[in-house]
Amino acid sequence: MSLNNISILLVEDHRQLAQTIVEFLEETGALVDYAGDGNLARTLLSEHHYDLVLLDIMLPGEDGYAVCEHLRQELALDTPVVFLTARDQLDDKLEGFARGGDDYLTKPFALPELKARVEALVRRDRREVAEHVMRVGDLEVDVARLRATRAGEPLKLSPTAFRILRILVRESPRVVSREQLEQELWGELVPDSDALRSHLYNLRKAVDKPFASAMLTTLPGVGFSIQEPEVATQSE
Amino acid sequence: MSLNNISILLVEDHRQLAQTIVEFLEETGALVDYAGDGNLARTLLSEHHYDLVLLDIMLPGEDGYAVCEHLRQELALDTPVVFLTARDQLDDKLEGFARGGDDYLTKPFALPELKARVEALVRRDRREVAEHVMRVGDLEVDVARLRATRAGEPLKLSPTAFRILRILVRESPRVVSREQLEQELWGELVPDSDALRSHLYNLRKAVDKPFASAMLTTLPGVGFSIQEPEVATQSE
DNA sequence: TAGCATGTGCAGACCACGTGAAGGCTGGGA
DNA sequence: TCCCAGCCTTCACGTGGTCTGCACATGCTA
Repeated sequence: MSLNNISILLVEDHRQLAQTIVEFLEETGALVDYAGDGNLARTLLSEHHYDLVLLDIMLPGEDGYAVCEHLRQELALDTPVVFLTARDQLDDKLEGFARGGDDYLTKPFALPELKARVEALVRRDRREVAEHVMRVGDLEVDVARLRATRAGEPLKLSPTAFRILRILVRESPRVVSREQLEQELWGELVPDSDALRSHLYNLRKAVDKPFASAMLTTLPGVGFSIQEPEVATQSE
Repeated sequence: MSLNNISILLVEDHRQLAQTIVEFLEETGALVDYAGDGNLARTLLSEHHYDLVLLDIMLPGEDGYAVCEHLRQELALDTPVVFLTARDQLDDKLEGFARGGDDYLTKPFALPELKARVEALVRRDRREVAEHVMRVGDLEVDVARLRATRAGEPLKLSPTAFRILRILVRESPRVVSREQLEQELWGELVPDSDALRSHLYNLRKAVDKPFASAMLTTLPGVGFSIQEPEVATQSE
């Protein structure tokens, strides 16, 4: 059940197989979107955040390779990509990796193996492999002990504030949209009125207020991010 | 040849196979250490840094699973681990991932596939998956941070202005038509009166006005493009 | 010169955000 | 069992920034 709240995009034109995979992944707690062709996949990828993409190669219209390349180049996303395909020739696999894929799974495959590979990629992407302390600048977040410090000073955070900080640090320096934050914090049960604002306000009071420089920045209409307070390095 | 200077630890008790793999990897530019059993592997892991570990499961003494677990827990290293083994049962694979492995390759395997999988893990570990900074001349657009600079100077852009700039830089030096821009910015909901002109005006104020040369050029009746300020290159 | 495409500038509406406080829930300790 | 302390949520208010729509200027083309 460690795929809880992981959002996955499945791109696969074979309805039957797609249905099977979706049901299996959702049982493990994942949130799965589904696209039957490359165009829909492109649209979804540009409009939503996914933690991982499962990509068939043979699709109506453009193929899976092209979708992956588009993802990497035009959209500039490093979302993990797993190719799922019946093609088992070595050259096909090499092509998949060359186009930016992270893994390549040959049909037919066992669903538990799919799950294991997805988990492996997600935990690596989230840096949850071995080290449980994440750092951004002088900010440290100890996921195991649920403690955070800045410049050595322990921060007093409520549970929710800590979870928000953890997400932001994990994604740093990427910008995280309000929707993505709400999704990960509450899943289906997003509070009516945006409590998120209050939590961010409190988080800011703890993380930024006592210090000289602010790390938590807002991009109005877009989202939030944690970044190293940078230095006015100009010239040289 | 993209494994240049990558340091790899191979743990494998079968001499012949080990030799083959080492030679192959070294040909691609990797620096390979070799251990024939779990104890030596432990020692090497604790004394040297590796970018990646190739791990046989059946070893004299403790098995590969145990080595991997030791690596993750006691040594607290998140070095990518690829299991190489003749065991092809599903449960074996699941065990490999459960113990902290990143990939699992069944013998016999093609050496180029090994190389591709190693490359995929290394580039992900180095976050070289997708480039987040796009450049045209002295103009830089950081898609992840949603920030842009020109000649090192940060540009103050509204969200919409940034989106326009991102599109133009992505397509550069191609010309983007007004219709294409509006389509990508607003989709179905294109504003009545052309707000695009105002946005381009503001974008120009930020990107070109403060600098000597203009990069954002208009082709009347056709569209807009971003190009390097060079140079009296005319002809053809 | 007429007509069109674009550049320039601005003001109002609107939205998202920061801020702060109050009420209700929960869990633990007395 | 009661009480208390956090914590989460909700609401209300003020504000700053953004987008849009418009008006007018400019310049190019036929």
